[in-house]
This record gives sequence, C-alpha cells and structure tokens, in this order.
Amino acid sequence: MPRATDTRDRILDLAESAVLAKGFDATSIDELVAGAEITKGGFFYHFPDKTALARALIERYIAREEALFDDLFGRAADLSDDPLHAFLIGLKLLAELLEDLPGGHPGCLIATAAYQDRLFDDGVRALNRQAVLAWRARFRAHLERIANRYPPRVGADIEALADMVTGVVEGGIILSKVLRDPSALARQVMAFRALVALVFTPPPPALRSGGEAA
Amino acid sequence: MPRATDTRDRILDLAESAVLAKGFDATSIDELVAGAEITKGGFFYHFPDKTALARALIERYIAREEALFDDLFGRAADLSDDPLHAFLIGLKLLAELLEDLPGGHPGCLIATAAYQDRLFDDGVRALNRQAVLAWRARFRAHLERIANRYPPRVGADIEALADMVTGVVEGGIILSKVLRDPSALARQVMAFRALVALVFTPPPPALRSGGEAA
DNA sequence: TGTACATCAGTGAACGCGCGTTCACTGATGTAC
DNA sequence: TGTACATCAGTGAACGCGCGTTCACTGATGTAC
Repeated sequence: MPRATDTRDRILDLAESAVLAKGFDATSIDELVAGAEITKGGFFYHFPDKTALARALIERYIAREEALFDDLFGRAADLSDDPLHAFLIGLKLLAELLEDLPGGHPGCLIATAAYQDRLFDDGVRALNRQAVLAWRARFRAHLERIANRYPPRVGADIEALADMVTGVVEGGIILSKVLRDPSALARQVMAFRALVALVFTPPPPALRSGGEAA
Repeated sequence: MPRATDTRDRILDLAESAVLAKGFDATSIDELVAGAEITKGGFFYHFPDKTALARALIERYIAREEALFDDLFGRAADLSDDPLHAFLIGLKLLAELLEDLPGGHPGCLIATAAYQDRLFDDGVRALNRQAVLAWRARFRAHLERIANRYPPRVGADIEALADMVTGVVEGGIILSKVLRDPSALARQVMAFRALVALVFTPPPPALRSGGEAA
C-alpha cells in the first residue's frame, strides 16, 4: 500500500510551485495528478475539493515559515546575549539563507493569496492574517527588548519597524522576481538591517563627547 | 456610434480591479462584457485575445504610475530646493495619497504579474522589468543628489535604498491587504521616510562638537 | 443638399476543449480470531 | 498459522458547465462627389 502522506506531500509540493508561478485558479488538478503520477480520483481521496488544497497549502506554508524564523533567530540568540546584536545576526542569517536559494526565492504563498483574495474563503483569509500578526508580534518583541537597552531615535515607530521585516521580504521577493535578479532580495534585507542598526546604535564615541543632549 | 475608447476603458477598469482581486486567469471575459454591458464579440473587437488585454492593462498601469511619481516628486521639488527635504516631502505626499485611497490600495498590477509570471509572455515581463528599473533610476538619482550634499552613513547601499522605495510600497500593499488595515501601507512609507532622514541627517549640533571623525 | 459607399463598434450564435467533481469499483495491506 | 473481513490508497469512466475564440452579420455614423 502506498504511503498516503508521501502522495499528499508530492501533490502539495507540485501545487505550491505551480501556484507561485501561475496563481491558484490557473493551477489545474489535472497537472497536479499528472506530476504526482496518480489519477484524478486519487487527488479527491486526499482533498475533498480544490479549496481544501488551498487551505492545506497555506497551513503547511505558515508552519514552515514559523519554524524557520524560530530556527534563525534562535541560533542568533545563541550567538549573542545582546538583543540588538542578536537581531542583526538573525537578519544576516536570513539574508544568507535567501541568497543561497537556488534559482531565487519561489515566492510567498501569503502574498499570492493576498493578490487572489476573492478566490479563498474567510478561513484562509483569517489564517493569513494571524500569520502576519504573529510575525509582527515576534519582531516587535525583539525590537522592544532592543529599545530597552538602546533608546531609539525619536519618532521611531516600533510596530511599523516590526512589520517592515515582513514588508521588506515581501517587497524584496517582488523586486527579485520582476528584475529577474535573485540577489535583490537578500540585498534588501541587508539594507534594512543597516537601517535598524542606525536606529538603535548611538553615535560613535568621538561624537558623544558633547553629551547625550537631543 | 458609441465611443470606442470609452468601452475599451470600461473593460480595462473592470479587468484591473478583477485581476487585482482574483488574478488574471480567474478573471473571465464573460464577467467583463457583462460589467461593460457589451457582448463577447464586442470584447474581441477591442482585443484580439486575452493576452492583449493583459498587455494593455500593464501598459496603462505603468504609464499612470510614472505620471503619478512625476507629479508627486515634481510638486515636492517645487516646495524645496534642498534635495533631502524635497525627497522627504515627496514621500510624505505619497503617504498622504496612499492614506486617502478609499477602501485601501487596490494593489499593484506589476506585483500580480510577478506572482502569475507563467501566464504572461516575454513582452509583458520585459515591460514590468523596465518599469521597476525606471523607478530604481528615478529614486537613485534623488538619493545621489542628496548624498552629494549630505554624506550618508558609511555602508549605505544607495541602489538598494532606491529599490526599497518600490519594495516598501509593494510590501506595504501586501501587509495592508492581509491585515485588512488600509493604513498599514502609509505607515510603512512614513516609517521608511524616517529611516531615510536618519541615513542622511548629520547628528544634532550638540553631538557634533567632537568633530566629524567616523 | 442628396446619395453611395466605407468604416466603426459592435451583435448573436456556435465551437470544442478543459475544468472541477462524482462515483462505482479494486487490489494491496492490516487486524481479529 | 490460516482465514475472513476491514481499511487504505487509490483507478477509471463519466458528468455538465464555463471558458476563450471564431465568424457572419448589422445598424449607426462619417466621407466623397
């Protein structure tokens, strides 16, 4: 008896790359079953209908992304006790990972879903929203720990800065795709990293002799 | 005799919002002709096939966006001779415009195309690439004029910063859509604006007494 | 000013193909006794 | 250990609907003489 999860994962793998390349509607069940070397009936054994495929795709994607961030920023925290330093290491690790993706970043499923909103139901929409809010909370917590030690420049919007981690990656993926330049994404992350350092790093010692006055 | 350009524009308007909400493949000619109150034959009088619609959509979008940036940063240049000040005013005007969009930003056609790449031909892909390269050149020119007067912090990647204008808007659109919070986009632009100011603004006078040493 | 013709902006019916979905059936593996 | 039955992971054929596209035709407007 074939492993059900193997076939299911094969379908999801094929679907994920097809959806990121053509969109959800243009990805046909026919092409997935051909790629997975099963028949149409086999597909409907694993998924009651096409919207169930969408939901499974999004759920798997979010879980993987969450695990990835846990790993990256967990490793960064192991490398430094300083919250700013650790966060900058985490962004560096992220940039390196993105740089090393063969053929460039395939795209973010949440972004695709955002641009094909009407195709999905409220369940999927809520799932996506929760994922982005979780990223906001994650990076916001990092930034607040940093701000406690290094007072940020006046006017710094910590929550917007937390969202910008997500935003710069999403925007960077689009830049990379349109420019056909895979390195554009990692470069955006590194440029953002330099900006974060600027927000929290005090002026160099030579400039501090005048005191801390604003 | 009905105005051809009126009907054509009505088709393009309907197509643009449908494509941004569902994707290109899921947008049917049937729904467009129903919305434009013509018959299918009428559609094919204006467009030889569906890919011609895609091309017309993208061409119109790029031209409008180019005109918008010309207007915004042109008005900003009229308000200040200082390149940094003018650029910051331009970003402010952009944020205000994005803030005031009723119902939030409908989305960027170039981003949709990036995420449905396989649906379009090389002509459309080249068009999109040229548009993003034009934005890079535009903002890069601004930033270089600024850098001439205000030496940027060491390590600032001017080209990446230029791309980040596009990236922050694209990322901000996705954040707004997923979070269902229209103001997230303008907030991202304003947060980016504060970062640009930080890159080019020298430390406050009280801190400069120690000299210009790095 | 009137008439003949051309063009413009469509209409309306038909086409075949591919799509998502259903359903009766099957053959290999697992479980109970 | 052998047999009966259940479940798992599909097969394979059929379905109707909606899609993009074609094409012969039409009726109002514009142009030439």
